[in-house]
Amino acid sequence: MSIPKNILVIDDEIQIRRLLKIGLEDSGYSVFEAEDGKRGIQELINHKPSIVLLDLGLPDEDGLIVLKKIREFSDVPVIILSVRNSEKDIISALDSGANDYITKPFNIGELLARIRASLRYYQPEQTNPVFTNGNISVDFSTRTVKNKAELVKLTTTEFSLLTLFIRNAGKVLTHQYILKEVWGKPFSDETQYLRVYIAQLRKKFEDDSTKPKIFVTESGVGYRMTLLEY
Amino acid sequence: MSIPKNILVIDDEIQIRRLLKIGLEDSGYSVFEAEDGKRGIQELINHKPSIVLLDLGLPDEDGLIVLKKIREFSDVPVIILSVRNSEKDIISALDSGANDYITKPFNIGELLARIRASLRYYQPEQTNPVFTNGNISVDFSTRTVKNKAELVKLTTTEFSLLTLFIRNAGKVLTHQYILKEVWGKPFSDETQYLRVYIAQLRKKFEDDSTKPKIFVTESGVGYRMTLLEY
DNA sequence: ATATCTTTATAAAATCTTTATACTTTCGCC
DNA sequence: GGCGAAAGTATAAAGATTTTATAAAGATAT
Repeated sequence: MSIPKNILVIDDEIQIRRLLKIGLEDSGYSVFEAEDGKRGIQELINHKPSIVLLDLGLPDEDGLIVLKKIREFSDVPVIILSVRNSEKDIISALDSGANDYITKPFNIGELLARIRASLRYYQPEQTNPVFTNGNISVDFSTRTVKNKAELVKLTTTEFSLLTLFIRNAGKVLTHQYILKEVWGKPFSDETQYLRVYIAQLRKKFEDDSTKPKIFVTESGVGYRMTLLEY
Repeated sequence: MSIPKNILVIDDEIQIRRLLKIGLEDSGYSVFEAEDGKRGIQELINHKPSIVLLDLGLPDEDGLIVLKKIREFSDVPVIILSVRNSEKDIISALDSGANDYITKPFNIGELLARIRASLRYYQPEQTNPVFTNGNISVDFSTRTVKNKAELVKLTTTEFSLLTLFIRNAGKVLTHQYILKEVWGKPFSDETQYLRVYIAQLRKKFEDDSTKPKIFVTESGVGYRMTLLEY
């Protein structure tokens, strides 16, 4: 459910970057760093982070300028980290497009909470992850499976097996590979499991499960889900 | 500014409300006021403000509770205004759904800038006080629930569980997710709580609770509230 | 004092694994 | 090509395990 979040830290002080890297990585984020504005924007383009932590006092150009440049092409949440604590600085940063403003020194716990708040609120609307092949469609946002508009009930194992097939429709998947993906490495030789579950998928999706057209056997190799017409 | 923005202030101190009203109206906002949590939620439903300023120290119930109640049906931006300035208070407010947190006393200019920052990404989407799915309807203005026009009495836990389901009707919600949302993160593994409460909801809403049609079990994963016909 | 929440116990259901057996494909050999 | 053995596959169903449902007792809170 949780996609790994990337954070870009733009700050010239190595100590601050180190502190942030440790704290953020402890909380499960991946951290990219930049020590000036120019490189910051470069990193933003390269890594498309989920959020940016930006210092105002940068060696090459003022953080506000960097912020405005960012806002010319990106709506990524930006939290300002700065020693400047005057009302004027805070207001102009927020009005230049910052989402939040925290003055140094800051509590790492509060920073993390503000990051969570920003991520929660500014999440880009994600396209509905629906995989379709012929009459079969898998909707990952609702974790539901349909066959000709009819909801099909699947067990967890059946679901992850179908998922694997539909994401690799048209390709031959070897027994070993399927078993490793669905059951885990230690089960790579339990080919019989796979036969049982293939039979179940066929029962649920094939018109005539004695003549499978969707989940095709590749004898001695594995199985293939046919690429179906729409 | 094209559309006039409404702001709801929930604070028991008349001086603060007066100060805010003047400052906000000077900047072109319309201001609604509420002096306790109950009225605050009422006003939120009545006036559908663009943003809410919420004090934590309210006479009738803690601001955090009010915030959680708001988040049960609305994504309106909420900025906390509070004298409580401990890291712990700030973190728990932000993690309960607040968008920002400002400690009193505050600079009106900074507050206005933070309001602008919060409003910038807010897509005005109306907060409907009544959620409906099939015969079941939840009215947040009165916190009452009806099944086929008949009032159903629910405990607070049952209410927020039902709320979560009705807001996500059709989706499979995992045990962990439900527990985190309703009971809080530390309870993510208390799956048995959930079973007990699902049984209670079924007893209150299903025609035949031995054959649940509304709150469906997805074994090994979680539960799903069926999208019902009207 | 009562309603609600948490915990425990146990039965029932669903799912996964294993077994048994029949069927199909592959391939060497004539 | 046709035959037969070996290897590979399909499926039902039994057995084992995991997950779920529910009542009810104990604890806590209002």
